[in-house]
Amino acid sequence: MKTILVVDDEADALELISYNLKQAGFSVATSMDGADALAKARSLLPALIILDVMLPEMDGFEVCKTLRREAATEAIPIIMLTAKTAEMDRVLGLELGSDDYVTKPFSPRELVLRVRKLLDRTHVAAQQKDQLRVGDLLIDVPRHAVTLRGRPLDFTATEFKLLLVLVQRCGLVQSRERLLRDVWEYERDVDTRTVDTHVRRLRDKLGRAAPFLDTVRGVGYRYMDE
Amino acid sequence: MKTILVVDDEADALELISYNLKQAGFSVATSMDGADALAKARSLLPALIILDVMLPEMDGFEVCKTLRREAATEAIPIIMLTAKTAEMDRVLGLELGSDDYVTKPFSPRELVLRVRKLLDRTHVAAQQKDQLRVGDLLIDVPRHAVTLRGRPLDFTATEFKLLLVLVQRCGLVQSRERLLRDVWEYERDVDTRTVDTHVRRLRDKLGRAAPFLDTVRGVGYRYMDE
DNA sequence: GTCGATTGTCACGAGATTGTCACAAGCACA
DNA sequence: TGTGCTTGTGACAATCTCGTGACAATCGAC
Repeated sequence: MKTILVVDDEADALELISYNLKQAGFSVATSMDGADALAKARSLLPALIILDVMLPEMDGFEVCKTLRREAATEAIPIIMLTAKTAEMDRVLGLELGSDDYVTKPFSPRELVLRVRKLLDRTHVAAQQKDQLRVGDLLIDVPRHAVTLRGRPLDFTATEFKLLLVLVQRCGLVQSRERLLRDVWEYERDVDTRTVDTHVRRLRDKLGRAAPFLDTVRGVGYRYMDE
Repeated sequence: MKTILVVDDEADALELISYNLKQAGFSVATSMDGADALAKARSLLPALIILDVMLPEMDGFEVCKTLRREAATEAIPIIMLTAKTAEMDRVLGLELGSDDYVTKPFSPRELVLRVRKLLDRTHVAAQQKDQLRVGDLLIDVPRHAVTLRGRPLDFTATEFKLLLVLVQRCGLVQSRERLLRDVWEYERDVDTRTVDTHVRRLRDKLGRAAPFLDTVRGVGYRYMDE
């Protein structure tokens, strides 16, 4: 059974969420402050974490960032709970990398739906196909090979990873920060402009498929399928 | 059942509104002065508050501001009732943060419609959809793409954000201050007239859908869905 | 070690985006 | 009808963003 870690400093919110998750068949662990939440996340390795932004001492943002930096917990989906609309962008944004958010007040039933959806999605992502095809481009993941209309293309390790991430989330705009997280995996601090350089190298090598890799000004990059 | 708190010092207005809300299936609480309204808001935590501007002693503006400052009541949508057009901008303004307004005299049926809309809206806002559709307009947030009758439209980052906010709160008037807060966020001081310019740019690009983005003189802008 | 490939960073410049302004047009109200 | 205030419009300069080429650091094979 999947365990979900719920972190909130308000006892009744904790109660409400736990109750509903248990009703929905999940196993639930709870925590009321950031430091404890971190410890529990590391030891339990839950399938998902629901994390309130407002926490005493170490706030939700901190916890999220920390979890994202550690290999063991990096892939655990996080849903942030936030009261203010103005915080939403920060929550989903760049440096943080939470996977979803819910603004308080929320309906418990809706929260459960979100949890299910997020677990489904990461599950699908986990069972990754060996081969990806987008337009004329074919990526063979285990072979680490890319062909364009049957012609083999040669990519370096980083280039391959970047292309893979872009193609996997084909059509969706990926911010530089997100790409850094997924491709570079937080190797020290890498400049966001580095992404640009690698995109250029990808484009150079992609040749006729280069136009499909487009830049969304002020937002990020995206691989288009048409 | 959802409870709505109605605050007005005129007995017959109170009567009229209550009757119509009850007919529409809501549970109604009433209050005739500011201090009492505050107390009831805090204890009942209603789903929505309808608040007359003119109240003995503590006026509607005060009540609204106070409620917005408290965590428990901060998220409760407020509809302000106001007699004078001149007051409208204050009502929707920054420091106040009411969510909608209705000018007296009003048709009770229209008020009920607004109530429904606002309640729907906050519910919809909570479930953060990936795609928004209003009339012929479709906004796909993760793809950062907008289409009008299937035709793709090209928006810059700021334009996209502005359109998104307007469409998310579709039907509700957004003051320039509110738009500045939600779209421009923390960025230094931006002139309120800047909003006008961006609205114009939106209209230019929206083409056939431009008429839906209307201006409410003295108050702000609004995206209409019909 | 040497050599070449890979990688991250930087500076520069073209071009897009953005905020502001001045003025025209429009509306509300006397 | 005129006055004052609000909004639309076009233009423009400042700023920001991104593509590009160059380069030094690092890595890995030999």
